[in-house]
Amino acid sequence: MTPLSPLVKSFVSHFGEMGSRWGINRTVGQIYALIFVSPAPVNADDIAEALEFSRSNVSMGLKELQAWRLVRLKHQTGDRREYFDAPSDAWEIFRTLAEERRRREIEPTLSMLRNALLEQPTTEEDRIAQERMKSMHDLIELMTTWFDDVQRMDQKTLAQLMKMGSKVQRLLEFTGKVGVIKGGKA
Amino acid sequence: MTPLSPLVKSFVSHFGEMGSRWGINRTVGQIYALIFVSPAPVNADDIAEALEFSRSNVSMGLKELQAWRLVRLKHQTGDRREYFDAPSDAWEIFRTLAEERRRREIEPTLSMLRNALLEQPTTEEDRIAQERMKSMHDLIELMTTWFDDVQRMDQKTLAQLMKMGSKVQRLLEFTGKVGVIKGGKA
DNA sequence: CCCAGTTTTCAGTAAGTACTGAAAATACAA
DNA sequence: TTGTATTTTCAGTACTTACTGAAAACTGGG
Repeated sequence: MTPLSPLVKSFVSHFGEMGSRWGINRTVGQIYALIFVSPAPVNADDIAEALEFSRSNVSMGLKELQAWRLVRLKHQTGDRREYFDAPSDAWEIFRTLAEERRRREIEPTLSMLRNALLEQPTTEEDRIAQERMKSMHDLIELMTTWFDDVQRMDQKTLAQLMKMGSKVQRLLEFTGKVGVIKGGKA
Repeated sequence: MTPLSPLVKSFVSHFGEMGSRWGINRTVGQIYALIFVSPAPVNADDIAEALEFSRSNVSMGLKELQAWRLVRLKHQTGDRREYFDAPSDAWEIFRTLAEERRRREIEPTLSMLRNALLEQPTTEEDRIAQERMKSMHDLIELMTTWFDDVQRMDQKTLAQLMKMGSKVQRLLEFTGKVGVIKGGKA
């Protein structure tokens, strides 16, 4: 692999920094960024060379990226090494990230909150604490349910909706008057 | 401050764990959780005692929470110590978090991407890299613009919209036919 | 089966972050 | 202003996480 161009270098190092602000570490962020901008699938040695990481560090990084389902394993015919690439569609990446974070962070939080809400509060303090946990629980649940719904929409509609932004409000007001679509959940 | 009830304890320690998966450290997560569920504003000594952290650690944690605008500084009349509380409205918290992450992570990323896109690519590799950066840039921009818009909507409309979920799609189709609302941006 | 190429694991170490106690700074009452 | 209560800072240390090289474990061809 030829040395990284300045363009790619700055992208890669930015993602390294960003990675460390999220749960993902710097190395993993850089590896991902490199795979993302590479025109063709790359193997572990390419990555180790380009980023000057040890081979084993790359191996661990790739393992983590696979656990996040952010990279795909490919095989080139006639080459035993493993090659990796990433979806180049940003929407798909976003969806994957959202799903994984949900599974790892949101669901455990919801389940902790649900447990907490089952307890009978014995003090006024606990009653108030539960009240706040309830509102947090409800918001998280509303948002995830909505996200599930929206994720099922086709991309075109989604883009249309997003571009519309707050003008949806007018649409809703109109709907309320005319009564086109009624009721809550499907 | 009385020792923490089991209910509060489990909430607090869960947020400690979660905090460390985000950029925020365990201590800061726990401090925030404690403030969030406390019925009245608490001071640094209360926190240090309840969580068994050193006073200086609490001081640093509070400083960080203030930098994130997640806690509010209050003064009790006749007491020189500083007391902190947190908004109990989960929406407000979410909005604050989103704004801060945006300022700290999204905006720098967008600006890095914009810079990268100004370069004239000299190789085919760079051309492709830029193409991918462009799609990432566009998605981030679409989402943040949308989020700005939505944030301006009143909470009732927002809740209505979210509960409606994917049924908005039908609404959009209908609108398309009837032609109620046209055009892109406001 | 064995061998060469490749990936993974893991103990040891390096690097980075968090935490503490003591000292300094600040804030206010008298 | 001085004294006291309170908060902040910071150097040192403890703890955690990341990274490496070497060895082990795979993998597929012959």
